[in-house]
Amino acid sequence: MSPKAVKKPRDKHFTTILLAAQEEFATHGLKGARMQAIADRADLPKANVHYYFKNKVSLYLAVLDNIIATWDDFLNDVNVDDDPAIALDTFIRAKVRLSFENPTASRLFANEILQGAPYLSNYISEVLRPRVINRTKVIEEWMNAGKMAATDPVLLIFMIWATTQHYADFQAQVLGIMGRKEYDDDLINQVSNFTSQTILRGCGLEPPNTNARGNQ
Amino acid sequence: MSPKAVKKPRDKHFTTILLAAQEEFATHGLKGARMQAIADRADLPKANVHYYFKNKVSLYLAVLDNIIATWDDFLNDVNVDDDPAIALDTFIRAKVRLSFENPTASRLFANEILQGAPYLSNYISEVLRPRVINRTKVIEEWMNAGKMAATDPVLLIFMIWATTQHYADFQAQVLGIMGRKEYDDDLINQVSNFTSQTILRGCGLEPPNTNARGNQ
DNA sequence: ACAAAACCTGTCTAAATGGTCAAGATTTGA
DNA sequence: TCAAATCTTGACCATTTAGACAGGTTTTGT
Repeated sequence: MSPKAVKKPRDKHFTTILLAAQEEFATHGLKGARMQAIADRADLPKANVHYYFKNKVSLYLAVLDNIIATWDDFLNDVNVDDDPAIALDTFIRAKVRLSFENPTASRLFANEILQGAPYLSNYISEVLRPRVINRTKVIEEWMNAGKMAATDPVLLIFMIWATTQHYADFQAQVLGIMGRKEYDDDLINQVSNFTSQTILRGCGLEPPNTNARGNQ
Repeated sequence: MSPKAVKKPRDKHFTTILLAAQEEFATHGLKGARMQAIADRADLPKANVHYYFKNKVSLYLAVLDNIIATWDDFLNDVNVDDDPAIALDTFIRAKVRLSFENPTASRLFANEILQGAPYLSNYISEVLRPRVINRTKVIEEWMNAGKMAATDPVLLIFMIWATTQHYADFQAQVLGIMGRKEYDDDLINQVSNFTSQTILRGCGLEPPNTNARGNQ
């Protein structure tokens, strides 16, 4: 994967195109995306895009690769000895921040899943599934140790994903309903606090820092 | 809106096309959808699709109209005298059921919002926003009456939307991670129970029926 | 029964779109 | 310095795609 990236790091255009493609694919999906539109976003002639990427699908795959490589799951280095309230709170806040600050990646991913994950079904079952199962065990150990109420750990993870990514994927709706023009830091904190508090309480946990401002 | 639907209710093809278009638009978005693919799904010649709908955009709008007309918001006829736990529980269960049983509509909507809601921005600000504000007031009255803990009602509604629609929009991911082939009734109940319980507890409410099987 | 209206569809067209190519510009290494 | 390698791009092509249309069939009202 990542066709030419290996060869020469000197080509800045490679990254530019990848970024432009990410935006175009995020808003229009694979079929809806136009190579010309990607070229326009990158401010390059279309033929130049084709010099770096053989065709639309390979560019799409390169973008997916690039996004996935960026995602190390924040919940990953958590173990039984950690405090579940702090671990989940940290995870939720990181996810909310990501949604607000880098919504395109989330949207592209959403678009791909929406279409039935034709190019990610393997990644989901081979990478994501084992990882979730793994995290599930930690949560179960927390529950067995009486550190939190008994619930379904998988559905809990889905809930965290759903609520946090919602602010990236449905930004247009959130802004429209709130009567706002754009996101700001206040909203990040408000959403972080609400989401963390509600979900933690929902699991019988006491939220760590109830007050405002949650960096990290 | 709904170009020819007014004239004659006799044309069953109209509905067939609408349904076929809904599926195609739900998976590929407006730009990604192909008129030929819609015709194929409807098992009709493409020219026949064009007989009923002037062009792609008008068909897309008709589909959106059709979906929106179907959605009466379940939380709509709820007032201060109702028990918030029962009202929210009922709402959540209805939403989960809708996600499992009619995912296409949810996906089409998601696709439109993902693209920045170009054809729904007006609906969001003129219809959805007032409705949310209206429901917000009821929730606030519940909080003032000490019937539930104080939280942000708008974010609460977002959370319910996000968690329930997740099972429609991200079906491919949910199935992949759970290692399943398809949804079944057990999962509907499991998700309904988990979602209702977690969110209600998150708002300081006691979930009404904790045990399994929650129809309606 | 029959004309008008509504409906159906094979065929066609103009535009959009993904992708190629060859010729030129620039960079690189020796 | 200069040739090979890499990069850039305008022009071009083949295919796909949205949509038009004319001539046919069926339905409808009287």
